[in-house]
Amino acid sequence: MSRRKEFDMTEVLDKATDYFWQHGYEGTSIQDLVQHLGVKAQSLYNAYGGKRDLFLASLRNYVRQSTVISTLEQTASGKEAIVKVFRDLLDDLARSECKKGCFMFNTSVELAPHDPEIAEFIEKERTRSELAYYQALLRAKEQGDIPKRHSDLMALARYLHNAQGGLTVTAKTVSDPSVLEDIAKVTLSIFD
Amino acid sequence: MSRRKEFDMTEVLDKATDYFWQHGYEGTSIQDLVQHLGVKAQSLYNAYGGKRDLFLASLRNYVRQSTVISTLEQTASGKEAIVKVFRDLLDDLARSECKKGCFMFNTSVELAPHDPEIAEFIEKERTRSELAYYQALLRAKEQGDIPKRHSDLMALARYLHNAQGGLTVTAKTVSDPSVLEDIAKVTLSIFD
DNA sequence: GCATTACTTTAATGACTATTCAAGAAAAAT
DNA sequence: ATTTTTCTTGAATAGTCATTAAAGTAATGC
Repeated sequence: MSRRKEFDMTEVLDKATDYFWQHGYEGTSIQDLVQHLGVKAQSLYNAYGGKRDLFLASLRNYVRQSTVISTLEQTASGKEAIVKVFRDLLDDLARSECKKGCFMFNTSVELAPHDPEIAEFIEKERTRSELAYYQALLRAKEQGDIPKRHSDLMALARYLHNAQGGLTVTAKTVSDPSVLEDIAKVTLSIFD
Repeated sequence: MSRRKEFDMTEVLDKATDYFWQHGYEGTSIQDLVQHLGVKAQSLYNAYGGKRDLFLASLRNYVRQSTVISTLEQTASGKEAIVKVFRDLLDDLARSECKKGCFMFNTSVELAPHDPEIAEFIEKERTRSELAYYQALLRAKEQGDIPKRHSDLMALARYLHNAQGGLTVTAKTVSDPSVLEDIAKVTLSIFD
């Protein structure tokens, strides 16, 4: 039929995801992307539409690669699943020098209030995540790891998701890592 | 000496604070400010320096007007102080149609990772807030409202601040208000 | 080999950005 | 009343923004 692309679409999307994640939507210009992805502007427009389309594709790419839900689903012990999610999160936040936080929560702050489509996407992902927490909590209850004072597992799930998101935001300005450890410790004290 | 200003500096600063709070730094142009504050660009530059200076002044203006710390300090019962902070927060989030969240957390996400000066300012404010929580928790402990399983009050303070910030972010995409109520309820179950 | 088709490259577009220049206007000090 | 100082006004500047137009290039199907 015709000429083939000279660049790998998925590789470029990964790079775009990373750049948007780190700099946000307004903080990223097409020229920035051209420089960091090594692809000319016109190629981006041919391949993805416009800046907003590429951003949405990046968001979807991000959630597709996220490991929170799979971790919650795959670990047999419900309590251990949740503990592992928070432990992994703390490790990520400590390791990454560049305070990227969570792409989803970043976008909640930057775009959701003025972009209903993005707000809806984020809300859907949140409920998906809350459901995964809920099912891990169900398992934990069966396994005897939920104290009696907690009867509403869905509320617990929402609470865990909220704490997780808060951590990624708080991490952006925290210099002493023990702050994040304290938060995680108390958050998980629902199991005590 | 000379001519006097035709506009009220504090009134203009309040409007600027509100606009930056709602739209963020990059989402606010000088032209936007000129239109919404009713002050010409040159007057802004004369009075505040540049856009960044005005933004910093707005941030400081915001924390000066925040009621969280004073609520924590003024309520006699430590537990009731903390409960009231969260109740007020839920009321605010439910009332405000325009999902502004918390200016401080918004700025954490948008600017802190690439602006050390702003990151430092936010971190200072966070520790100030955590200290206020801590002192309320101290009172609560004396008043017998802290269960024995919680020994580290500073960790609890950090946890409460984190949950508070998370709520303001989560609120941006939440359509069902019971989500926020659930989160607050479980967050405050540390007292149960 | 040749036409077709899609990709790449370069340059241009027009709108918007923060900031400043220069001139006019008003209030206070003398 | 005049000078001085600061404010206001309107226009200009230089740069960046997302997007597209146009021309060149390479691979495929025939």
